[in-house]
Amino acid sequence: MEMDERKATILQAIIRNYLETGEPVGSRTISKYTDLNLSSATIRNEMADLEEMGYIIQPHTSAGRIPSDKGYRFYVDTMMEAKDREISEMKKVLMERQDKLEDMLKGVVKLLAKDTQYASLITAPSANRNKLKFIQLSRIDDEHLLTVIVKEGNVIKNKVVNITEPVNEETLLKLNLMLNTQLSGMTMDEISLSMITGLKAQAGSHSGVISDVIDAVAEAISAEEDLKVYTSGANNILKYPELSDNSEKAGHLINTFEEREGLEELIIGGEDGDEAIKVYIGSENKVSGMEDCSVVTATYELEGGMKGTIGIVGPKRMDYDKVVGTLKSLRSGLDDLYKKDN
Amino acid sequence: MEMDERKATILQAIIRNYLETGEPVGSRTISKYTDLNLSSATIRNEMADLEEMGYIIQPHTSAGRIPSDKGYRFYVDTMMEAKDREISEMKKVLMERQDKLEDMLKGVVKLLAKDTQYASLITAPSANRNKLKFIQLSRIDDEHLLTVIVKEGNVIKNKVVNITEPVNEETLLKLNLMLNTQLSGMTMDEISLSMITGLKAQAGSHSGVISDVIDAVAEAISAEEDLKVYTSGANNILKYPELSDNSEKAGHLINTFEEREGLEELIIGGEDGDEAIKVYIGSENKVSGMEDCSVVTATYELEGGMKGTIGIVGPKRMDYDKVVGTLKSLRSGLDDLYKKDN
DNA sequence: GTTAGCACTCGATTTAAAAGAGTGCTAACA
DNA sequence: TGTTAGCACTCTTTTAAATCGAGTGCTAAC
Repeated sequence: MEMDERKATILQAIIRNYLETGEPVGSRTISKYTDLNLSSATIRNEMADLEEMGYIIQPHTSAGRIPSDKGYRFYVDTMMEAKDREISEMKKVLMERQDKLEDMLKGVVKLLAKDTQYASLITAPSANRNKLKFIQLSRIDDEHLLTVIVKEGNVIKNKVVNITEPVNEETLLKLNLMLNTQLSGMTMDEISLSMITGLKAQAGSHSGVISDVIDAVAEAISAEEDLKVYTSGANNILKYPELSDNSEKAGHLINTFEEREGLEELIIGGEDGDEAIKVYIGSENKVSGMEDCSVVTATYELEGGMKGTIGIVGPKRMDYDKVVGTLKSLRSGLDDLYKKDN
Repeated sequence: MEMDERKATILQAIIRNYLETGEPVGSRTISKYTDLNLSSATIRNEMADLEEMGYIIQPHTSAGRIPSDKGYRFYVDTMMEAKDREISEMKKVLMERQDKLEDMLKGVVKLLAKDTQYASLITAPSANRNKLKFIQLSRIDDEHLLTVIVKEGNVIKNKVVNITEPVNEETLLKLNLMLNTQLSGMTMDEISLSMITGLKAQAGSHSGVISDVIDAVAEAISAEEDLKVYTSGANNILKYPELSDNSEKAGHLINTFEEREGLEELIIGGEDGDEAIKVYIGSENKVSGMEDCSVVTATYELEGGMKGTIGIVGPKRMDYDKVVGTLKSLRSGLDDLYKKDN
């Protein structure tokens, strides 16, 4: 048994219909829905075949068919028509030139959730491969130094360092000079631990305080980039009975979104593929508790190779065309905006 | 008709029982539950009185009684036994000396939600009345200056300023000196707009760039303290049928928590009263969508008069004794820790 | 290969009946 | 006068049965 054109048409019709209604779809519906001009009986035969091939499933004897994961996969791979879908308000949000990247991301994810009616998330672009631009130590008071680290793209990190004995301005100047000449312009990856050890040795002539400072700088630099995730629309999960009926699972899902924990796993692996937009259907998804969900992710790229991910989580019965289309145009919108800007 | 001791005992028994079970409670139950040794018939008479007085309600003719808002209020005001309740893991979290306040707050609110099984929130202590400690301008590149503002308690704010023409080091030094001598040590409230205008005038001899810088500093200083709110356990809302049955409302509630918007209103008014812990029952609550909830808030205070708020949102049928007890001990825990530390 | 027709399945809806919990009221009691 | 037993009554919940209806699979005819 193999997939011919007619079977594909019928399968497509079944899926389209199911996406819309959420009800198992029967042969009679398809008979009218398509322009194949076939009787329901014929459709029934084909449907039996499609079920045997694993593309559709019968929830119980006397019900219509619903798509299986395999069916969805086939649809997404070969039949989806993802036309670009601008979100009307999106341009405005992007254009507002939020001085804070954070606000922009929050705005985008909120709009995305509102537009798609699915739970949405976005990660701040990772600056991991960014160059270090500038380090500055300042004296706050006798017990505290302030370390400011500026990276390419003007990403700023602060750290307050507790010191046990006062540091005079001269030492501070020296330290600043040393740190900047040695480290500035380097990528985070290039600053190895050995280099830091070297720096420490070089500063050895100074008081013990200096070691503390360098430790703190090292820590701030090598600190795991805390992959910030912004979410919106977790409550949309309640809108889809297949997800909210089991209130235990629904609670777990919502908690994941509120806590923003474990969402990284949705995103990992976004690098390796060449395809920018990925769809994970049901059990294809590795994150626990999301077996009944589909996840669509897209990576976007800002200037300087900074990459982030946009994601949408919804029921398997998701409007893939719409979601993928939206993500496509959103992705390129983000791209354009910041490329132009720089 | 007035409240006598026996009525109060019965009311207490009704409420206690209803808090536990969530079911309307009948006269027979009370007859056994209390040690009043009264028959159910007598209890029935008293219950009729209590209903007439507005403390309890009959959902329908042949059901038991449930407390009204007024009943809950009476309970909370006069009968609650809020014994201090340490959260076992809390000490550990507090002791871990998170170098980031943010992490500590996140840990606390998460633990609180886990312990109480209600939706929880905590606001970062407001530094509004804090003194300005230190301002520093640094040159990032020809087009950008970095403004770092450190406040008492070592709260740091950054702002990148776009400039149209380069600023040399000398000007920068002057500016830094001027800003620090003029502003350092002042509270945010004391820095009036007129002062800023004065500063601008004083700097008038420099190039136009300086005006930009001062503008930016002014903005950063006077910028609304963005009352950061951390939440946890929004999904707990799904655990209480009286809240989750209406999935529209539940979604709205959960969304409020995820978006962290509008939560401020829960907290406003925390200042005026002298009572540190406040309970808002049902319609006493001003926030829309929370008419069926009770809210308990507590203010805590860190060194330097920085105040924050802890809050819990749950069904009206909330374990007030437990929640208030927990908040009490948590509040004093936060107090102690940071007071000792400084 | 397609289709009409029909018996059959099984969840969903409707309906009816029964059970249960609790009240209010009355009359008796201490 | 306050307390209590008793009983009729109300209304929800539970249970069971009957009916409905969407949809299938199969057969036989076109």
